[in-house]
Amino acid sequence: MMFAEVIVDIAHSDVDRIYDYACGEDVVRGMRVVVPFGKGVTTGFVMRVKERTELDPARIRKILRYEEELPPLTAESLFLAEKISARYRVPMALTLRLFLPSEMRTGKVSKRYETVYLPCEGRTEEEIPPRAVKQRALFRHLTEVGEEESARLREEYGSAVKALSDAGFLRAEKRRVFRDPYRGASAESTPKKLTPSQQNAVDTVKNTDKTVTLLHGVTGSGKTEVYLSLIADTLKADKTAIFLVPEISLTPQMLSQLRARFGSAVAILHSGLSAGERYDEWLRLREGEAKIAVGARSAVFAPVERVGLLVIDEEHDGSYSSETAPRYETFGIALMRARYNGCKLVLGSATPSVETYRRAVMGEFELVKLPERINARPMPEVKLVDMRREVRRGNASPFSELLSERLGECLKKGNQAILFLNRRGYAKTVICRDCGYVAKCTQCDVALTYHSDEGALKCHYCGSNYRMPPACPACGGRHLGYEGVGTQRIVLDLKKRFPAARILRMDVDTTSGKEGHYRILKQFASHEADILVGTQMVAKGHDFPSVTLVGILDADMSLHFADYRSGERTFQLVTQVAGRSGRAQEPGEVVLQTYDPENAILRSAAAYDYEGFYAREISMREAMLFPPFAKIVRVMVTGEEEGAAVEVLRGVYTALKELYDAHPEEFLFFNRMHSPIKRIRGKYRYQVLMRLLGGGMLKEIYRIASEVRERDVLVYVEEDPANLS
DNA sequence: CGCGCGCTCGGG
DNA sequence: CCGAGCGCGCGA
Repeated sequence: MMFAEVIVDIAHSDVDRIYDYACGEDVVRGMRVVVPFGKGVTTGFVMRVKERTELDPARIRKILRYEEELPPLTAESLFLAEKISARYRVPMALTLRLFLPSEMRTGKVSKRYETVYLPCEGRTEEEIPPRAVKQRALFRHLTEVGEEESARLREEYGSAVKALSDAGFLRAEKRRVFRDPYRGASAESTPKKLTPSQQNAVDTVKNTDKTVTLLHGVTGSGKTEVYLSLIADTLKADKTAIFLVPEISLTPQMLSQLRARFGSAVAILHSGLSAGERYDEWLRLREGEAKIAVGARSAVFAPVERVGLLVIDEEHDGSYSSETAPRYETFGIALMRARYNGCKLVLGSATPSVETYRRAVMGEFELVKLPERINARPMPEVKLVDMRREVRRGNASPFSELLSERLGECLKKGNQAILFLNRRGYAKTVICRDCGYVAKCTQCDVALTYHSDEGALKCHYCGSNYRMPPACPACGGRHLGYEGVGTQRIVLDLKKRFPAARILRMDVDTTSGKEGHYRILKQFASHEADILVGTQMVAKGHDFPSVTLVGILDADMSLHFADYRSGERTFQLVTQVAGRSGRAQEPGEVVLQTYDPENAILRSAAAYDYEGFYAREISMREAMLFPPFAKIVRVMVTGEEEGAAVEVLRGVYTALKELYDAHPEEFLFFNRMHSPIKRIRGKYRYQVLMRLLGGGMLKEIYRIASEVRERDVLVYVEEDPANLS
């Protein structure tokens, strides 16, 4: 008799512990099992199998059965899950679910089988009546190919299949089949010859003694080819690879490129697949039939063993941090896996996050650059336009004279243009249209946000309130604005200016779900429109060969967004949007409109000077004690009922305050407030905001947050949150 | 005095 | 999470 340590699949801290069950030799670690639990049955996961138990034998019950022969959780999955649960203080059941395809738990999808026919041993074609031409042909065909799927045979030979099988010449067999998410067969592709810098990047990753390498390559420098080459070598060494990309980059083109290069060794883990496809792709990885896991952030939990390489492309992308519990960082998980497997982790980006770049220059990560673009194509020229001057000249439209002129030329030549509107979320920042002054917090050096309900300006970092000034404090001008210009207005204006132009609009209003977003990009790519107007979404993804002009209408809007990362994000955004221009033969051009043309971030973005941007940014962060020199932690309390949420907040605050009072030297900042957006989807949001000098208090903060157990009120911890709304 | 609901506890 | 057990409050 053996005993299994089981975690029941109930995501609740009350039952988040090991339960011992009796089992047979057939039960192994990592299995999903069905166990009696209380008055009823539930599924659970076998964490460990042991010979004896401390428990009173009378209390022990038996595992009823296991769900699948091959344990869905690998040794590595269990190891990682335990670490993640401890780190983020979430129930094991919740963490373990990350490692399984959701279809497995919901049980909505089953394995798919098909029937194949093969010729029976010892029978010959001569035994078949010569008149039955079809049957003879069928038998001959099957003797040649060995076996074939029944539907295909029936298409070709019709009733002969059944006849021959009834006569005992053929036998049917059931075969597992994997649903194939890429129906279109893709052409074979041979690896391109690497450029010297690409080869250097490959060699550096392989030869460095550091686990992590940051691949810093300008847009169009061929980072992908470096990844593919490294993946190919990993496969050659009989190991597996995990290739992570931002959600938005999982385009059909991207996938068929991988398919062409690596064939069925690639498996995609992607929310866009059907449930069956997703389940099968996961299973192909688990069974070792596929060796490369490609996907967005959740693919970091791919069930592959003997991992030889992990890649995180566009490392800086915001989609790599999870928004639901456990709020893991993809990089952190990837690093754990790299260490566990003793393999390399490659981070790639044209605009690395400041945190990552710092770790690279400090020597913690290897740093390798791809300084030039493939074929030495020049980067598009970026022209900064001073919008204050336009206003002074009486041009109140969102288009500068230069942009109008270039748009006209672009359209005349039959090329395409993208107009990028930097309006983000609902944040309204006060900006003076005369001098470019932006209202900032005196304590924090971040822009204030206008709250229309209270008619006041607020700092999202410390909660200070300011009155809305009647005139610009810097120049006395009266053109203070706090509304971003919407895409609709831009489109209307464009139609007036260029009546013949075909215009596409892409923002949250026009794109319902991922599909709408694809549809618009596809339309634009096939030149069904001349101008694409949009927000964030137009910045990434597709290649548009005939785009020769990119206009950035209001670069300032994200620059002054109330967030310590707004500068970093602006640099990334401008670089990315600029990269959309001039991808083919014709050189591209970028017109960047701003009310702050002297701004150092915009200037370095226009000059493609990442190092210059980084140097300034990192010294600002150090001076202001923002990450990576400090840690911003937010404990969120949300609930539908305001009173209950406030009550819980009070408890959390008191406990945290005690911690603060006991270790004031660990805190740079400590405050309680309601969140900038007080209610989202009917839930009231309250928070305790902290800035920590080190990570010493984190454990305690997580403990305090996890100890609150109030029904209908959710409490969670966010570290360096991507946005503070 | 009896039952009903709400809270607490245990599940192996 | 879910059911069992128990305590207290109210009603006939």
